[in-house]
Amino acid sequence: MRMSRLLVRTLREAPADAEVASHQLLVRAGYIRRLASGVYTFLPLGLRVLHRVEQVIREELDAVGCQELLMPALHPIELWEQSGRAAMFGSDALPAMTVEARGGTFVLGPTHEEVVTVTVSAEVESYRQMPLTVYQFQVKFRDEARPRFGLLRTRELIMADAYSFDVDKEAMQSSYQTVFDAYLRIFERLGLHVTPVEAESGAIGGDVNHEFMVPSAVGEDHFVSCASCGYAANVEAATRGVARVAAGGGGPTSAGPVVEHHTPGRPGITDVVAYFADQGATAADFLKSLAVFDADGRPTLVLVPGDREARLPSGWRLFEDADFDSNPSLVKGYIGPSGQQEHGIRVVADTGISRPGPWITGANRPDHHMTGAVLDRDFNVDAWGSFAEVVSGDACPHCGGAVELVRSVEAAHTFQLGHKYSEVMPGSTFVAADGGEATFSMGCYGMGVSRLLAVVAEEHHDERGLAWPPEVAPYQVHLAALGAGRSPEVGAAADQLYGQLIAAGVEVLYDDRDVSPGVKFADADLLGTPVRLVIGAKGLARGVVEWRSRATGEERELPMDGVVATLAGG
RNA sequence: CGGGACGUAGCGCAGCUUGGCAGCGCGCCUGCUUUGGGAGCAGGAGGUCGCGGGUUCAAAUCCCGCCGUCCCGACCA
Repeated sequence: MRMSRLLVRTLREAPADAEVASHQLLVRAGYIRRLASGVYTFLPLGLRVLHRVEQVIREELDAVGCQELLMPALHPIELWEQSGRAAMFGSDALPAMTVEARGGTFVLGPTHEEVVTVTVSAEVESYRQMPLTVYQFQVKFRDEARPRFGLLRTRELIMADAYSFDVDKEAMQSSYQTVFDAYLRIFERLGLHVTPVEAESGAIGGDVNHEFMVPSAVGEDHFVSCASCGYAANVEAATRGVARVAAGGGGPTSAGPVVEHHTPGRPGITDVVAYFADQGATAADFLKSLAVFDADGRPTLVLVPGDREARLPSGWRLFEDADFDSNPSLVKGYIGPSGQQEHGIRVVADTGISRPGPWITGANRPDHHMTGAVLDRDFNVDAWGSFAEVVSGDACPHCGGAVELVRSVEAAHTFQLGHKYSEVMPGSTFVAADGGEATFSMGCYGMGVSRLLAVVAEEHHDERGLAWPPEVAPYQVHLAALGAGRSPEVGAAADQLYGQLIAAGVEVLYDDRDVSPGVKFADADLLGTPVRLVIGAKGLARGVVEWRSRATGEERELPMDGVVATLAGG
């Protein structure tokens, strides 16, 4: 491609709305342009990178027997009503957009489990046709509450999504592992350091699932990582290695009686800690009590150590003001666990509070707290679990080593769905080996392709611009002719070399513009093509071309007649 | 959806406090000179000052409403 003809405009300054490096550089280098908040056009250079990323994914999925197809972006809303997920629209769990059209109401597809389930079940009738894994590259729509960071969080995104269909759970797990391994190879080829972590399944559902995390300073997620045993989990799903103290064991036996204290106007933990500070109390001596509804909608009290943030399981939600009115035993701001079971409130607790105490906690009376509360004497716990947020330095739940918190971007998410969709979508059955009817065991696998552009750019750039790994670069070679306007020899040599490289199958971007050398160098650095070739009058007189690596800065001179062989071979 | 900031030429910004010719840098066009790390000189084009209303002789500037954009939070591939 001749740069004089390429639809690209480089910017010396980034737009004010670009915050992170990948966003600034992709815009400055002319790869993308914003159309609306969270909605971007891919200009020719950006589209080439997108296609390169897709090709890597395509090759690795095809290599393990997956088949590409393309499903509609527009879904009849009836499909979503059948799966029950239409009820999640408008909620935070599954922000979706709908379109009223002549044919009825359609959903701008946020994900494709419903469509793929009815599509495949219409074609597959026998266990003999499985295992089967299909995938597509398709635009997904999310009614994103807050688009940000350029391509990292958008309202319209390009995703590679795969779906496996198997005869039973064991076969599904095998298919899952196959795609999982292919994903690892994809990230390897993209030059990304990825860590698969245990995760929450969210709106997609299912049992086992993993997120593929790329550590990054601009990440919006954190995962917990144990260096000694390899345990890795999203903080949303991570647990702490805190053993429950056996009943009656450890702790003070000299605990005194429970004493109530008048603590007006101190509903928050920090306020109360300050009140009791003169008695030597710290936040760790408090029970933090949260009134919630569990996933089944039962009123529940969650207890965590006062120095910890609570982390609720998915599907649980905090009380709102009206909920306190209907549960008078829980006094907002002064909640305590004592006697709650008598009022039909279930009490669950983080293992971090399993020592007897004494504890300081709310007295279930307005403006009152109590000291000296002892576990199993003054309050009871119905179930133990991990309800506190994990922080760096906590014990690993598997080996007890210290875990570390890593900031990261979620690049992909894989799920073992089992029967979640096949048992609710009509007709999703096949004839099993025994002649009976059976339900598909499914898996689904999503990778944000447009997001990956940003992730790769985040990991591969410097202060001068982008530096693409060869696997995803829009062009392999950036050929710059210096001073061709005043030296016909340079122009002719560059034209000839350009033609030879194309003939040899090398993807080359040829800067044939009549601009100063400084501009050409600066643009070459900004665009980030892996190899830069420079032809100038000085080198040409000696029969050499300058070769330079964008990533390493390494430079050498190549004899003019050996350039094509060197680049085509490498 | 809560909190904050911003909106003036393609991009970056000044002007607003104290109402009075719409500006600067980069980019773009023409010509000449220049040419190894974002050249120089000369000339030129380009604006619904986000939108609507109000105050005023007069509004980019003051007031009200709306829209948009970004940041923090909540939520998510």
